[in-house]
Amino acid sequence: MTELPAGRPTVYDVARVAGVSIKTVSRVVNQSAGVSDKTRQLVLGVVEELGYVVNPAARSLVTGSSSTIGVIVDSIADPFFASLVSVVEVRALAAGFSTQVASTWRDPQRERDQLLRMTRENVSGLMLAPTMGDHSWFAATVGDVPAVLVDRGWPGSGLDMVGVNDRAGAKHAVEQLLKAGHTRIAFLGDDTELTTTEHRREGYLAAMDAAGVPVPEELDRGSLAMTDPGVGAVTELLELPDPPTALFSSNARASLGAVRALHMTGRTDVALISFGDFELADALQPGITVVDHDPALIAATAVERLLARIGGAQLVPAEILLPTPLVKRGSGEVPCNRS
Amino acid sequence: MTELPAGRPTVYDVARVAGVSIKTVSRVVNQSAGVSDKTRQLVLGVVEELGYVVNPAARSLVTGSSSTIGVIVDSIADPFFASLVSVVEVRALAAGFSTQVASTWRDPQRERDQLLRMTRENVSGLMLAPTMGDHSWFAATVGDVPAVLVDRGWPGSGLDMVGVNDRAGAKHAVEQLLKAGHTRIAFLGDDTELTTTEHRREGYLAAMDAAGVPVPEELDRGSLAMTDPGVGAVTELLELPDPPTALFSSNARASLGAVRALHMTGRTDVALISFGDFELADALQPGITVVDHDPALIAATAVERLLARIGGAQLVPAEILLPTPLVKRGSGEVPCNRS
DNA sequence: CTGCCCATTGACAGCGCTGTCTAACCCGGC
DNA sequence: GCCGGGTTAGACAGCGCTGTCAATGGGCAG
Repeated sequence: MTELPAGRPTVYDVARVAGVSIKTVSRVVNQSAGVSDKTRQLVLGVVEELGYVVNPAARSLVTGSSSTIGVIVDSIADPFFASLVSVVEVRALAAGFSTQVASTWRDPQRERDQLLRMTRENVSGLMLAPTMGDHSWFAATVGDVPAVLVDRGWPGSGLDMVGVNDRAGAKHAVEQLLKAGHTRIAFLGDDTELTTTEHRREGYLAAMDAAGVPVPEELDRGSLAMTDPGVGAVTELLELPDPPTALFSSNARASLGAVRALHMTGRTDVALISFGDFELADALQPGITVVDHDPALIAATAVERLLARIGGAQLVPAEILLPTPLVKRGSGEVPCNRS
Repeated sequence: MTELPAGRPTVYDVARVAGVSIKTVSRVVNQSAGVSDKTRQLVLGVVEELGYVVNPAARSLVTGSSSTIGVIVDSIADPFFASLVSVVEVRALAAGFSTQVASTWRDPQRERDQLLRMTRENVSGLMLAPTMGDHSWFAATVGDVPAVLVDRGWPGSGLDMVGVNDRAGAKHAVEQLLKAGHTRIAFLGDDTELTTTEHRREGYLAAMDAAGVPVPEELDRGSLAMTDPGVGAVTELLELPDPPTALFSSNARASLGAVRALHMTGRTDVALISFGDFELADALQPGITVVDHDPALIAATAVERLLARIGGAQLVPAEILLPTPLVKRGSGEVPCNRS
């Protein structure tokens, strides 16, 4: 019986037992050329016998790279990002990369800390949903690690950005509401700082403007308090002397609030279109019409791009905007209930 | 001007510029004792100036530990686990640990692979929602890395397990349905292999038995196909010659399917209680009564336990079962519509 | 003034691995 | 039989850091 080493076996243990040099073990484990079949089989046998696994820390120390992809998003608890991360994880694993996830909670300081942490862990690539803070430090912190932005970017980032055409998607949705006869259409935002919210608001305003419909200030709820996920704002809107007959919600979180407010007061006569799908949107009566903002598609596109860059592909930084089909389920087609 | 090194600065660079030894730099960076205030300030200044950050790979190589907590769950895309992971991440970060997340998709092979990967990355601790496969390999793979199981365990694991009292929670829910006058109460399961599902089924059967109500086979839908998240099963149930007047769904995924099936067919006269809360459960008409299976509470409890173990606390492995209050929202109190 | 002790600092090895460079080996052709 | 060329294997350094242990120096008791 071969004597087993005390702790976890190392290349030295394998080499000793197999009667070869550590370099040969390294070659076999890394599948590099220059090893005869006979030696390879011998070494693989010993590797199996001892249960040897490489120490990624040691490898990373030498190579300066860790076969890890870092993903930094607003919050893993957000269903949109949870879904995105999940797709990235599966694809990355298949490509031989493990995934590190971190949340920023939209805090620029946290974003920077997480990015710094990942950078010093020698991640092979980064996927980031950036905060709205200043990013002038980005290049210095991240260096030349391949990076892809998701959902949004910042001016002059010089990076790939995979997202959707917020403006067009929003415009299309509002046009649908106008087509159903609505003119008093309220806008529900999120954080006004978020460029995505801002672009969707632009789409809203553009559609209204093109239809010649004025937008009274009280219907433009650009920002919602983080503590109030929409319920309060919608309740307020409905209590106006001249309330809106339709709502365009710029994000799923606000939509959930809107649905709560509408359903709890039985006001299903108010039209609603949500930018971003959510669970049960199809089961409500009426079903909620949504602009489909699919995290899986964004993730799949972004991760391919990132893997290509990690693989050394020379790509011109691009802004990749995916389509956002309007999924009509009823709530966006509710006709205007006012003369 | 101090000349900056080419690549990322190392302890050598800092030591050279500060005119001290690398060991002193190491001491300052690690806040270990035995450095005078003057030296400390000097070194910290240089650290700042050069933008030095430790190389975790090198540190991990020496210390054999990586200040990382590994979290392995069914799927990060599952809202329950997404929420759980999110809480762990925040708490771990505050304690100086970064978090690695991985999904098993309930595949024992994947579970083992992920565990092996994390083990060789020298994680400081592990949190695992185990698959239902054999775990005889566990001790050999994981060694003495502190580990805490969440949501479920396996017999003789000898590990901490943080979950809920599935049997009692389910029994309580079914008693509520019985109290509302229902006798034809269907059970919606998930995977029959899952011990959580099985325990909840036991609670269901126990409540029925205690009330002297027989459970016809056709109402006991222990397992649902992964591809059918409940809609099909519930539709079938409602088309029975003698359909159930109430449903007890053992998990949120099945509940979503049940809600879809009920709302799309307008059958809100059927009572429903869900084991596990979900988004919009409160906004539906009627609101969905749930057994509150709170991921945040489980996560918080489990991570504290794990951090204590990592900190060297000597604890007797325990099964910690958290309470599952019944949140009455209406759907569980719908009276029986049959004579 | 001398010696001793403690506080502070440094020299050095080595964690496990891979890159570079050299050595050994086997083959066929002259 | 000897040499050249290609293939396979090994020796060795060093990635950046921390643990061990030794050295240095300043203050205070004797």
